[in-house]
Amino acid sequence: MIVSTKGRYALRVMVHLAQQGQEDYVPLKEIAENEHISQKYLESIMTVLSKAGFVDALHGKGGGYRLNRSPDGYTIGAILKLTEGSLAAVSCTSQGPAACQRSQCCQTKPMWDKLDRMIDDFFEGITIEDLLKEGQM
Amino acid sequence: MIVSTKGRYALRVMVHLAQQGQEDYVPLKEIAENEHISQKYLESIMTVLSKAGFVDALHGKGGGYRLNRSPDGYTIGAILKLTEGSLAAVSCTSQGPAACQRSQCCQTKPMWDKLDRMIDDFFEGITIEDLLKEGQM
DNA sequence: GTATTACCTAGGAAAATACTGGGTAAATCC
DNA sequence: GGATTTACCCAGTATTTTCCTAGGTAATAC
Repeated sequence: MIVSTKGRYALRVMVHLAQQGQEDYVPLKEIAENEHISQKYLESIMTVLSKAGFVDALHGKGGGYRLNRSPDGYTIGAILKLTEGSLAAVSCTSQGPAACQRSQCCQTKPMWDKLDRMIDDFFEGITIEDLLKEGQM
Repeated sequence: MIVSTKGRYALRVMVHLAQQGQEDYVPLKEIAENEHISQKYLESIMTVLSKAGFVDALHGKGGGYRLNRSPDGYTIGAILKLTEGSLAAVSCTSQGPAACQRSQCCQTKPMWDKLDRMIDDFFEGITIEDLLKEGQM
């Protein structure tokens, strides 16, 4: 499994916000209910998105979250890297150096590196906008 | 993480066996030592490979494991699917039906499906033989 | 100042992963 | 045929990751 619920929830939230337009703030409670995501769990995800400047947040009544760019300004890769930490398919490649110093492992390593590049290209080539257009993939 | 140690160990073992030639049996103990893999853990992996007919196994002195096809007869995909169970990047797509019935999830689902196909094509397009040729990827 | 929202810290349950222990069965060697 | 060497089997456990919860504080609107 390369993408956990955390990253998938984040994507669904971003799609949800995109559908609500860029004007109004949507409270977390509403997102959680519509998307059937645990409210408390979603809190931690939204805070990350907010701190990273992916969404605007506003306290108090009438507050909530909203996108601060147009949907094509968000790549799936950026959102997943933020929420998942890394998209590495394998621990060999995720930590840069440390992970693998065995020569034998290095016989498979070029493959993992290539896979990582492929996955990265894939996610960087898709935006939230693309997900809005149904049946487009 | 899409591939756990189990799958990676399996690949390294297959590469190792490929390098030893197709004649002699290599005892598990030797593989484990050379690859720095826990002997006991490797046992469970080898049993799976053996039961699936990927390797020949022979008991007793002079026994061990060996490949029963030439290295280009094994795709990475086949080995990983066997040992990992599935290569699905996301739980939405791993179980066929059950996993996702929400309509919102389906806005992202085409992307996951496409990713799965891409990853499958990637691994099915590489064989153990390819890994033997250094710096080939 | 009260209601409504986001934000913060800490922890905990459940599942998956990685590994261990202690045997039994088959093959070989003497 | 007994000792040795190997694969095979079953069960359990430690570790890590994932997913979620509890209980608060801070900001904004009315």
